[in-house]
Amino acid sequence: MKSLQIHIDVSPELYLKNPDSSELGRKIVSNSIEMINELGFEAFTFKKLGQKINSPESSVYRYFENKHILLIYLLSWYWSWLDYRLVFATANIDSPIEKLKKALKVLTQATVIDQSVSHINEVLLSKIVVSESAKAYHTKEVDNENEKGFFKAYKQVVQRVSDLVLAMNQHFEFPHMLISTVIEGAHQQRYFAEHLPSLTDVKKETDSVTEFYTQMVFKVLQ
Amino acid sequence: MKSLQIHIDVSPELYLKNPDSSELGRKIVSNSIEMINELGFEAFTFKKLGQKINSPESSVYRYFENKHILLIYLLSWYWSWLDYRLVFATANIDSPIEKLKKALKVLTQATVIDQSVSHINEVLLSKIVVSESAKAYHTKEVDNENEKGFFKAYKQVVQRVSDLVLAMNQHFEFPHMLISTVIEGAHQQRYFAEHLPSLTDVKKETDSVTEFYTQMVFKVLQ
DNA sequence: GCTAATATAATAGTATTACTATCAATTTTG
DNA sequence: CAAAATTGATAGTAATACTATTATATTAGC
Repeated sequence: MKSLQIHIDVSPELYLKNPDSSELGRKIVSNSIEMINELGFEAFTFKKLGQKINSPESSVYRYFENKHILLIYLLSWYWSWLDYRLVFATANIDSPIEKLKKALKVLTQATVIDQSVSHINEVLLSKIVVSESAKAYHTKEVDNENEKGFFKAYKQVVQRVSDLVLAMNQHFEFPHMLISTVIEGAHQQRYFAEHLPSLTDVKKETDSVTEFYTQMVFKVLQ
Repeated sequence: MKSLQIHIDVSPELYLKNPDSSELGRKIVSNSIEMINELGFEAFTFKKLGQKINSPESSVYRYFENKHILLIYLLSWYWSWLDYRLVFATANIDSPIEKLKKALKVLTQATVIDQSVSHINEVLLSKIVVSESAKAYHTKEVDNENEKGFFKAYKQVVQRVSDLVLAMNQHFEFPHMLISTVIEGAHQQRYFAEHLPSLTDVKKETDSVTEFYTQMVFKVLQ
């Protein structure tokens, strides 16, 4: 039995040469995920990455314009992957309530299982999403980059789940606000639980994050 | 009639020399607020700041270890100021519901009025809080810096409002989670409204942010 | 009003970062 | 097998994030 091979595409605006098209490209992507986790985005450089993969930094520059755009590439990959998981998780479910519940689970649960779709370590990538996402769009170039479609994948996820919200309650005025609050909130709470615990009430070994946000959404939609 | 002169203190761990103690220190703080707004935190440097205020960058370094700590100083100032406003806004109100409502208003409303407490432009500072906050704690040094008390002021605000939540509903399990979700969410939504509008439903000229989060909190606490 | 202490200015210097450029060696493809 | 494309090796540049040093002001105590 062959396992289902899904393939995640990222907008071509985000790379100079598709990293998925060569061994070097895939090494750049997978090793950058590891390095950003180890060093944090600030201390991560193309030079250090080059040393790790035994390639000159100039080779890395042939794939990505700079590390900022590489970060957006990684985040886009993540959101496309999540979007795929959302479609899959909500397929063949009729009840809008159940559909939304499933979707919220996908959005708010920690990524633990490494069902590794490819050369990408989704668990490590999820940690990058939690710790570094905000840096991708809190820049002076957001508007520009937004026009170029850099944040399409993320917006699509928000749109998909907002539609589920509207399917449950057509008259609800703030579906995007609700869902972006949930997504960002869930990440935030996991980060706080680890580093600034007095800002949250997450208990270890329970899934209070999913519990809290699921309750929240359904109470708001009542 | 003399206007009430309040004074905001920031933890001494955040500066080498108190910028409030000299003309140069105050110039550093007020001009850094302007510059971070103009250039964004990434492009802001002590050298450029020095040029703006006609002082060498080495003089700036005598006040702040680096620009990262200066950012945390500014954010701490903001949260202490907000904490003061919270106390003021909720004073002499008996009803826990009304107290919480007022607090949520202070937390979620845009800072428009420049009731300038000192040399600090609170409107510009609020914009920094919205755009740059996440960069202050999404670093590899969070745990270290948290131990040193760098985030005390923010935690105090969350604690204060969480207590109001508990005053309304003693049995609610997630007060900190709820309030940190509201604070971060409100900032996020204002940022999205300006730069990534498809992630929100904020309508210009209305205060949907305050409306949404106030409704959310009260529904969750029902 | 003078001296000593302190703060600031002026200037220089260093390692690292974030690139860009060039050319040779290797691999791929038609 | 030749041409094209990709990668490696190496060098170089401007800017950043500091640190250090010494001279000049300013202030504070006596």
